Amino acid sequence: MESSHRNLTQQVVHELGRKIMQGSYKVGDSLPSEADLCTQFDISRTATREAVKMLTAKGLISTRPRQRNKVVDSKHWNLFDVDVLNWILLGKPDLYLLRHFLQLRLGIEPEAAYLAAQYAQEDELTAIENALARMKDATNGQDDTHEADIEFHQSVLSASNNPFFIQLKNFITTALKVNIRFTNRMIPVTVAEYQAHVDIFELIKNKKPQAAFDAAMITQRATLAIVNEQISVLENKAL
Amino acid sequence: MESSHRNLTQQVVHELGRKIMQGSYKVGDSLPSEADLCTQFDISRTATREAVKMLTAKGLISTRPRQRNKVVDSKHWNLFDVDVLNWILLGKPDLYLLRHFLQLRLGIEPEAAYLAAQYAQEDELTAIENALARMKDATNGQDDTHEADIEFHQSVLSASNNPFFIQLKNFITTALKVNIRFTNRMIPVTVAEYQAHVDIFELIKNKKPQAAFDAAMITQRATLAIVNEQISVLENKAL
DNA sequence: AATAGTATTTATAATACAATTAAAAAGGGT
DNA sequence: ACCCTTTTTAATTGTATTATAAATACTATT
Repeated sequence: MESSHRNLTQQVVHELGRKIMQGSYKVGDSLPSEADLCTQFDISRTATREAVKMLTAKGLISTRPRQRNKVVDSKHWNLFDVDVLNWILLGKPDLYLLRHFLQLRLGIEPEAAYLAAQYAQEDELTAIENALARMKDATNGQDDTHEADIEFHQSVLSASNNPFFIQLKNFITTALKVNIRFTNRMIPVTVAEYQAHVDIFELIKNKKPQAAFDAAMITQRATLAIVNEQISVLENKAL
Repeated sequence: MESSHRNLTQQVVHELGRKIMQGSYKVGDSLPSEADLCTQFDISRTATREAVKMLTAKGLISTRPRQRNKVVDSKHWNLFDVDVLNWILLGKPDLYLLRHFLQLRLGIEPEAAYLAAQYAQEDELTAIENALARMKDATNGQDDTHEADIEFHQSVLSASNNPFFIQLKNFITTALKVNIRFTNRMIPVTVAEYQAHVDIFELIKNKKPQAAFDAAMITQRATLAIVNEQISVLENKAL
């Protein structure tokens, strides 16, 4: 897609990062030697090494003299890095991956709603409300459904006033995009879905942390249950 | 501490990373130019630039020609990176930071217990049990209290069988270490604390997800409540 | 089986030039 | 003189090239 506006190092980082996350280079595999990468990409050793260092910093590879640069075990990958998340998104979606995303969303989002109900400032509430307005428009086809949805969830995280939750906006955004890949309906948000979001907002606004938590939790458990069901159907069919 | 066994680039990364996280270089500040860094650390431009690229990859700085390399807004920092977490730990602890850590633990750990109760394999249960044994020894002063505690929480995350939760082991470990800084009692784990952990383990082992979730949640809300109390005492005193 | 030598690959250094762009200087109209 | 625009300059990062050092897997020798 848009790669030529980035510098050489960045381009190589993205190309190699993508290949690692997609499994073209598997865990334990060696990357081409730096010399080979130079010729493959037709760049200098400097640019190559800088790319290698960036991938090292993101936990994807390890380097030692004489041993080739290797893809390290996935438990070391910085899965919450924005680039890494985008590379995940470039791969083929997978019900198990979707489940993993949903499982963590289940941990994060209800608690974020709880915190938002405790700590949200006026402008942060407004931001959530704006996202809701966009969602409402989307039910009439006047705005982009998914973008509005993403904006809603992001604004709740922001309202938590906790830097760790805020950092997880990348994660949640990616999770929602993976979700879209599956449901991939281009139809507007249903009124019921919209209403569920409104309810959570009202509870946040009225400073009811536990109720906001519960409301978010119930929705998410329901979504996860559907995915679990799909997976077990799939697994039974495989027998 | 142990820096000389690392290569030059790594040393510079850690030195600069530490300074950024501790606020010696503040958000928006410029770092010394690459030329200056070379002379300061007495290293070549190559090593300097590789360090700069690694910090860029971790979301701490941004680079553009002619503009100095700058510390970017903290919302871009990869707070879940193991290095970044360690640099946080090098700073002076702060009740608000402790609260932020606890707030996210509250999101993660009960759900991890839920998942562990659903998906834990035999060996993963054994790992949790081993950690509990170490904690029991610790109550008698025969093992290290904190290490055993950390091992317990890590093993539950591992048992979730979810790569995102597993990746968060770094985060939880750091959170526990920050906690220790505050309570910093060198005394053994109390029997009550030990028992709370045993209870969670039993519920995981007996595959009671919701009960395990609730047990973990109750403990954590109690801990958070104590910190919130300390903070409000502090804030009232400040008036 | 231990040792020493060899070859491969990454680590570091030094230097040069290109590209970007902030800031200074120059110009030109009023 | 002053303000606005344009041009020039200079600082800094981006990229390339070449060379050497260090680490270590592999091979050959004993």
